[in-house]
Amino acid sequence: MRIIGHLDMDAFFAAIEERDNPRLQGKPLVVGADPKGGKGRGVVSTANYKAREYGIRSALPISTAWRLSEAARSKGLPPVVFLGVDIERYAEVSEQLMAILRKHAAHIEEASIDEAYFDLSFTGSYEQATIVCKTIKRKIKEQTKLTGSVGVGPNKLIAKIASDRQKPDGLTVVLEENAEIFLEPLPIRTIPGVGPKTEKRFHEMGIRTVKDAKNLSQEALNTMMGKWGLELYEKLRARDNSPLVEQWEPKSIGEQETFERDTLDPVFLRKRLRFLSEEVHKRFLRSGFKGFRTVTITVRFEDFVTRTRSKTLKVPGATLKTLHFEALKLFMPFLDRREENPQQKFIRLLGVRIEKLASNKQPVSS
DNA sequence: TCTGGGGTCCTAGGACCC
DNA sequence: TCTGGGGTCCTAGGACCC
Repeated sequence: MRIIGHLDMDAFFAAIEERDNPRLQGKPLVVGADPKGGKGRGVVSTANYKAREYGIRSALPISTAWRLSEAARSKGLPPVVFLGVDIERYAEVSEQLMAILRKHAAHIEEASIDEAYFDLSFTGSYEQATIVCKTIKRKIKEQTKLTGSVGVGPNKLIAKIASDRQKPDGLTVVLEENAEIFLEPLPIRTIPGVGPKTEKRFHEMGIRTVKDAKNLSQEALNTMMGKWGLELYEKLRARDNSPLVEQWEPKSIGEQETFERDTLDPVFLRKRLRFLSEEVHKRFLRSGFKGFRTVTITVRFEDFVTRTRSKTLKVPGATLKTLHFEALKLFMPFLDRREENPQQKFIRLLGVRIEKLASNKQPVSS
């Protein structure tokens, strides 16, 4: 019998900040981009539960969060405290969490900085698995002073959805024989992989819940969304045999930057492209990979239209010179009125990414 | 409201080869 | 003169996740 657990930490970034700074306790808190008095361009990474009462959520524009905070303040409520993201500190806490999981489960998959799947099949029963999960939650609380929510089910899909049912500090166990019924009343969007676009298409068809979607045949789902439709057909029925992925290698390394103001200043843009190339190259060197074959640049215009251009080299490259040269060649036509940007739209974001990473020592061009 | 930054995976057309 | 099918690679874009 397969039994899988999923740990999802509660308001992770915000919870760490609150833990480490007693003055923040009880206050609405947002970790994310600098709001700059309402003019900031980023988004909210994490809002604590108090800030969520103001309508602030992950991925909300930070300017909107600022506005919501101001609105609350005008009603006499405490204003939101805004903090920047300190990803290195959170990564340290993440390592502590993963270490705890590793002690109590046979295999674990680190799904993100604050999420992990763990295999509890060895316990032999849901009763025993539940006991292990309670132990894990207790150890996490003791050792990190943080809480997480745990889901348990017959596969990754059910465990993940279950972990989100009771938050914060929840434990939701879904037995294999109950899994299909458990999913049926849930909104279609609950299924991982169904995002805003797919949700909208379903809504237009009058489909809102998993149960509604089960009326669609394999054929219909396949026609609607290709290969993914067939996977979805299985997921709607609580079936998922995807394995835990314990080890994986990155497939690409990239950096991108949204500017404070949109620009077409060629000197500035070339400087930022150079900077991004350098940052990507530093990470490439640290990664241990020996070469890269594809260089991709991303250009986002003021109207949010986003273009990518890429070049795959015959022979892997490895130097900053190669990376920067290829990136610049791809970018130049965007500065030229006649080519990629005839209307001379201002540029909002620039990105550089390398792919087709080579780990062995193949011939490398300089 | 005005939309980050790090990624992954899939699709589709065209080039090219057999 | 008009005509295949399959496979792989490259490129660009799109949807999605945390």
